[in-house]
Amino acid sequence: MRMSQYFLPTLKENPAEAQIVSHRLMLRAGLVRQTSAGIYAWLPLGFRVLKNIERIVREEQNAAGAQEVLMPTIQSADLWRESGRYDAYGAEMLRIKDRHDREMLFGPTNEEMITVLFRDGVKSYRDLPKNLYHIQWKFRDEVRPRFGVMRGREFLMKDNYSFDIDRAGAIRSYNNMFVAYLRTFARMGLKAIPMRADTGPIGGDLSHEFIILAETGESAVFCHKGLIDKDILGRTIDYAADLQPIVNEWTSLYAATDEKHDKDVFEKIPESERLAARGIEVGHIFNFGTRYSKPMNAVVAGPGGEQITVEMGSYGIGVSRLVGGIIEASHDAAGIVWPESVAPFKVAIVNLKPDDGAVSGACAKLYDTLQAKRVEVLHDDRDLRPGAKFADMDLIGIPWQIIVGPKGLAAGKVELKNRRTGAREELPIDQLAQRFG
RNA sequence: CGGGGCGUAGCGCAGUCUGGUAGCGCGUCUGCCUUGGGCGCAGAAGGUCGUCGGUUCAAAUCCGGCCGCCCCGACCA
Repeated sequence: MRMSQYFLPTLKENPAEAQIVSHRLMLRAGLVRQTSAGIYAWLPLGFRVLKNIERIVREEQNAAGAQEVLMPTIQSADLWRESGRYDAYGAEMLRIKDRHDREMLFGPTNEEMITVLFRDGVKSYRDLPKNLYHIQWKFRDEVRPRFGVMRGREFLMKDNYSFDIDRAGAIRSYNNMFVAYLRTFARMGLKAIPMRADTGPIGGDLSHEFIILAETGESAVFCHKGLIDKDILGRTIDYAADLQPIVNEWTSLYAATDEKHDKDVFEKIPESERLAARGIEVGHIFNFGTRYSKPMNAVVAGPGGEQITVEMGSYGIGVSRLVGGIIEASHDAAGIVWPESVAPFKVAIVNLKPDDGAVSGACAKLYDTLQAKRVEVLHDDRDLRPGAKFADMDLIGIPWQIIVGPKGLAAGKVELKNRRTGAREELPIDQLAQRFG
């Protein structure tokens, strides 16, 4: 993409409404614009990040055996009366009426709808287990939206639902998602720590929140430092095998949010191994047994023809929240520092002198070469002073900056700068393309 | 939902107390200059002062209603 043609409205000053760093940077870097309290429009740069996060989530869900569907945002109130949640859910649910005065709602979650889809489509234990997910916009009419996309009213969430014949199967499904979540967040460059959690209004008895550490996190968290350095990506995962040992490995060390915190247990950890910090919840997994299948009659025929109520679990990842969460975890004084896996572009070419034919020619050639290699590249071909370009480029956080100026070019060289470390190296221009793609 | 605050140009703000020509910085546009970290000079555009009503010769300013947004707390992917 050529920056001179890109819709990328960056801001020099902090908008007054934004208090936390991720919100400020998302507005300043032209990722989003607020349209109402807790509701945001995604601009091209932000949308690319959102899609990258979505892609990683999707790849890991598919690898773990979940199947993607897409359910609507608008649901019928009757569906929720069946589970008994229509009245219970309260003011957080946005209720609307259609032209025929039918009661509808903008879905805050999809347990009811998926249970109906499952119930109508699966009749035998032979068809289990099933795990269905979708990535869809949700609306929860929060009393007080804040922190930009981290606590919006409209948000993009991956939610999925597992159906098993018995509790042992349900726990296998739970463990699969537990490991898939570890991988998903690790691939985004995040240290997400699973913490034992309350199940809240969704119900059930087994639940973990996945929390990333950040100073601006909403909840206080306490854990064993050993969890920070655990690595999941270096391992080969076989989702058909029993993943309980891996789950145990992560859950054997102490980790709790303040609501589940046990001070006595925590203080038995050697002081040098204790970590008390703040965190942002980016995922939450639940096993809730027959909480929905029972009232909604989601049953299958067992081997002896008997009717068995299925065991369910649900699993959520806040996709839009992650954009803010990643920024909270990865920024510096100059702006955002995107991990490569979610960066809107992998490489940026900074043309320091657009009206110099040699410089512009070299930039254009480099751009074409990288494009041909399918490297996502942003070319700053704008007619601006170098300082303004450097400032913008650092602000939007592209991982690699290729800086092309007349002095270096005279010697056949360009500069490659790493956004995260600030490290620069001079390279012959014809060797550059092979560094990428 | 309890408490607090704010709405004036695209962004950040002053002006409101004490009614009388709507202002500053940044950004934008034009020209010149400059070109390795938001450079300089000159000129220009851009605002029914959130909205509705009231008081007044006169309202951004005083009074009332409404709407919107933000912060702290309780609640939440």
